Amino acid sequence: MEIYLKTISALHDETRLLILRFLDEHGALCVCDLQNSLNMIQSRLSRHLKILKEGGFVRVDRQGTWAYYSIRSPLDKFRANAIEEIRHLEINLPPLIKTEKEGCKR
Amino acid sequence: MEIYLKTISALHDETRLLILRFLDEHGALCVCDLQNSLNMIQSRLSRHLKILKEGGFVRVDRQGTWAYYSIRSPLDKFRANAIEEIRHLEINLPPLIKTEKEGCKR
DNA sequence: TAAATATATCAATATATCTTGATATATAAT
DNA sequence: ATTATATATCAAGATATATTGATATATTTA
Repeated sequence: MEIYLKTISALHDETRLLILRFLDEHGALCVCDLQNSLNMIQSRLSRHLKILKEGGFVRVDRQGTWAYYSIRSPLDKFRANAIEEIRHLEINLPPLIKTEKEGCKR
Repeated sequence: MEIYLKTISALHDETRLLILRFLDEHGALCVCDLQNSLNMIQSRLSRHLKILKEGGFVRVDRQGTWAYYSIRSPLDKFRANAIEEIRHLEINLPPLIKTEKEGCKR
């Protein structure tokens, strides 16, 4: 039950739906790329990414200083179905701003 | 998007999960049966049933004074999947107390 | 029409969640 | 070691949602 509610909670916020769709569209991205692309302050992103992770939707790969977030794969039926559903929503995806590393400068 | 969030909101509350499972188990029930079985005051039930209805999970059939709520059928893939998921949760279902009509007395 | 019962909504309070700015931790480069 | 950058967490205020008791509306029966 607790896991279920965490999964649902993760889907219960427009900010997180945007992040999910963005990762769904662009694959693995580090927090600073999400920051620049989605125009969110870092603490806000970090919080939502944690909730998405605990909800079982995303994974993190640390590479040195950077944390690369991406949608987990394979996903169970319920979560995969949720991602599929989100794809059909009208979510305005801003362009990806991918900073060259070694100078991400937040 | 708005409909999607309403759907998710509906699933984001333990009281509503209990109501959904109970209807899933017993079929159509009037509010007063739910009241007696689930031991909830009427205004609380009414509120949650409205949210479940707006979330696309249940339908109402009015028969005179009584409003019979049941799970909608057919459900789309996403909602059907959600119901299926809820079935696997550990939810303690109290026994059904079905009052004889013509004397429901609340 | 009046009385009784079923259901819906409102207002107040309590609880949870989101956002932001500040601070903490970790890694890399000099 | 020191400095700079990336990410995580904390605390405070703002916003949303849940619960309850009171009230409103609707239907049935006498």
